[in-house]
Amino acid sequence: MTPQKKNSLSCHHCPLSSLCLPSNLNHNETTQFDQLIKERRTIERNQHLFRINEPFKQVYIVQSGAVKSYSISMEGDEHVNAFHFPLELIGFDGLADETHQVSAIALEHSVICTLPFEPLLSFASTAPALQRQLFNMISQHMVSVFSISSNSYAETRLATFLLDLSNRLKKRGRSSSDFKLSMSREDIGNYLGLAAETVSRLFHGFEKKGILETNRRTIHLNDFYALRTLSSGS
Amino acid sequence: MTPQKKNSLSCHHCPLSSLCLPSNLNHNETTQFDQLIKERRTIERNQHLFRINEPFKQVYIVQSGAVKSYSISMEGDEHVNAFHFPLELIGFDGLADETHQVSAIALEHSVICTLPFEPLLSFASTAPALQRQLFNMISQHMVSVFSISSNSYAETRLATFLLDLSNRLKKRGRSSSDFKLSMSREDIGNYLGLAAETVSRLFHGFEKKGILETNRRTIHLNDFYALRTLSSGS
DNA sequence: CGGCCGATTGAATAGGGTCAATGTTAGTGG
DNA sequence: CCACTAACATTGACCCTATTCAATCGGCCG
Repeated sequence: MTPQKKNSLSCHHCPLSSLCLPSNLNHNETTQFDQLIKERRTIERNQHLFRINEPFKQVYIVQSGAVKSYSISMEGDEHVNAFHFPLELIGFDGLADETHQVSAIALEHSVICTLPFEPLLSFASTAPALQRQLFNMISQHMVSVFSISSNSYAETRLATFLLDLSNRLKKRGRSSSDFKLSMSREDIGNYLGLAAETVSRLFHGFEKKGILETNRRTIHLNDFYALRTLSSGS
Repeated sequence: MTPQKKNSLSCHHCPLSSLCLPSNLNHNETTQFDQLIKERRTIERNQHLFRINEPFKQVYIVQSGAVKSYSISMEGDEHVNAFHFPLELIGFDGLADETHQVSAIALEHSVICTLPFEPLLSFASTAPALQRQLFNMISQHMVSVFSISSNSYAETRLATFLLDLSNRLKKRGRSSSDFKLSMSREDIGNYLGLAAETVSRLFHGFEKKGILETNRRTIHLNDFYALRTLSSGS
């Protein structure tokens, strides 16, 4: 076991591997894939995984924790592009012109698998299942991007956001109704194109309607039906 | 020359091929790639390329013309996801679960190259330059998605939109300052998250400031500096 | 030439933003 | 272990931007 891997799991032992990039690889291929992984490192809250303008060399997969990716406008204000949870691929933004277009920062203590990109592509050429899975994950991401921005009302956006979060966590074997928000109201608002105060007021409103209960970062979803109704009420 | 290709150009003769998927392929590979193309068909305004929920089998590249992709919410209203111009890849939305997540419709008479997906992937495995280019194009697309939604003011959004359009057309050898909008005000507004009336008013406002001239679908951009200033004023 | 769809323009309204004050809590250090 | 503090969250009041509804205009197509 190499030193940098001592704190984490090889793909063979990772409970999430069946849903991850190597999901459709056989045992041998998975071993090969595992050897592609340069490191599995832990990063703490507020530490960067990479920063905008840095050269693009590798992609990352969240094994545990949560990461936010954001860009900075010319006026210097931040725009949150995405939140990333376990199984999700980060860093593809840098591919197009070899330079990262966004920064990625940990929202909490996280474990991140690092995949050098060139070797990954080479290996993907020899393992169709991996190539396919790569495209799948990217496609999935693309589709999800649209779901939020298409909603016009603040209520609708927050409901969509909460359902999306809930689904993603559920898919990863976590509770779909009770979870801890790893990001601030500010981050949520920024991501949804709303003021943090609006997010706060919306949580309050949802709570009054009995749709959910929340206390700071903890949240419990009561009424999925109501959330879905709100979410679809574009 | 097969019948369905008689109206259009093979990659070898296509003036855009140096910027297209096969850009980094050698002559032989390009020939192989060209044979992957199932058809190059013309579609007319308001004809669909594919519809939401149809099985995903192939991807498309616009050779000429313009295409809009959109989804329909549960309430039945349309949301415009993207406009596609020559060189742009359409259809990846369907990859994740084998079914198209959006519909694609021609905004004007267009020529579309059709690439069956499985053969494309197989070929990509043997031609690293193509595999790479595929990822590049997807990555590029992903990055561009964020630029609009991050702008909060209507003025900013429209300015960003116009500059994006201008850049994309320029890259394809067309004028960056004079062009014909292939989409309605309604479509623009929908795409930007604005009412059509707001788009109309904004055009009027820009015109009064001397930034551009417009008459219905034709547009002339005068003052790129002003547009860039507006665009960055998030 | 007429009809119809898209574009424009105006007036009133509402949804969400901004600014400012106040609560609350996790984390720090003594 | 407890008190302190800074960062985050909440709440209120006011304002502004963009929406909605409605009317009119203009061109393109048949």
